Amino acid sequence: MPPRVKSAEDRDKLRARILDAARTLFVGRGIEAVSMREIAKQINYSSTTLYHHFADKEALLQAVCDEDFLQLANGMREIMQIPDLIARIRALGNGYAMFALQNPNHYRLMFMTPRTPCNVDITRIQQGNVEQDAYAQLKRVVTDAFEAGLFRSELTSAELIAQTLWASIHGVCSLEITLGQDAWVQWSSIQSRLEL
Amino acid sequence: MPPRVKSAEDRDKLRARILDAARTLFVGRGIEAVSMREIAKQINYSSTTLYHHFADKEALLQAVCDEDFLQLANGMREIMQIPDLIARIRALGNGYAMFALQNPNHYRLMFMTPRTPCNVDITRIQQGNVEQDAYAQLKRVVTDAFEAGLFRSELTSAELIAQTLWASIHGVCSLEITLGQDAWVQWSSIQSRLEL
DNA sequence: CTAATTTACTTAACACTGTTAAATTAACGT
DNA sequence: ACGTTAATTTAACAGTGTTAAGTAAATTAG
Repeated sequence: MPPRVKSAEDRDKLRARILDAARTLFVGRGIEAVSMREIAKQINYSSTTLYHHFADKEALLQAVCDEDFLQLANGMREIMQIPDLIARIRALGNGYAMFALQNPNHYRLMFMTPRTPCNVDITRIQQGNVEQDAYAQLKRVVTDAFEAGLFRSELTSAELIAQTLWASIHGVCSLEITLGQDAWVQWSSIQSRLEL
Repeated sequence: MPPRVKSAEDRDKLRARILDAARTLFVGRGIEAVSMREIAKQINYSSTTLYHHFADKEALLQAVCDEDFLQLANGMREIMQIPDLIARIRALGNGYAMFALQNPNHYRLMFMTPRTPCNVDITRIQQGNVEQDAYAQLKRVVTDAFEAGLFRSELTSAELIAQTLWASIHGVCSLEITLGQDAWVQWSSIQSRLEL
């Protein structure tokens, strides 16, 4: 009855299958509405097997998010090719918003769900640049633009500018995600006009 | 063994006790970590009793949130007394942020937790101005200021300005709530410098 | 080539969850 | 006193995350 696997990197293959099934279900129906048993059933394994690859549901979720952070960072890296500084910043914001609004459930997992106490290092095995990568890139461009004197003179800290930019776009996206359908409609391209 | 109650508005008193217990627990430990049985135990009733006052856990949560929306709106209403238009707007933003950061779990329930499919009318019995009240007030001031020509000329819609303002502050607050402890520290009074 | 160990997995179970059906028990109108 | 109604409870269902204990195959050891 039990389908035997084995071999060195077959483990990783199974691990990846679990991750994929988990992501699909999480994103499709929200993290709390998906059970471990359900994830397991989807790949024809017993729920206990999941626990041989991930400590618990939270760890599984964290692993899923890590992959997504990486994907977001990769998208940003492409945009970083754009030569003009402020065009690059705009494109970053736009790309970020696209990612958020096209994968709202991913986004919710990544930026709107408070993890266990504080989310850092403990469970996330990736190095210090996983989620920062996306942010670090923004910070780099903003710093460049700041040193080139492209911002209004009363803005005095590049870090603060970057954080404010991020917060603004995050505000638009997350509000759209939580309160999307209401007595509202506009704002699609509003981010373009946020600052500057 | 079972403590009998009866009388006309004793019901409402019990209902309020349930709501209070629920809010305290929800805010203290997050909505998913609190069980109906636990809420019931805290006021010495059986869990089943809760279901005679609220359809289900979601409805209870919704009722709790409704009260909070009202409280937020009340705070805003006081601020609306300030005579100077842009001072009033700034104060609104500040008050809103204070509310968010001092009651982060309340705020999460209110503005960062997606309700059942779409959140409107179905469960929320309050009239059309409960949550809007706070927003409607912001919109009113912004419209006044807009008509007084106090905004930069390229901004063409009061509604859009109001939404952008809200989104900006929400962005700062919600990011702070989800990613508060990290490689970050500044920004306390940054909202003051957001727009204008 | 059998015997022991390790590995991959499963079944069974624990303590819990939201929720509902079926009592129980008291007060009220007759 | 009697039945009705309302408030509350106990018991149960189906499901959850998680763990302990088992099972069977592959690998290693003798």
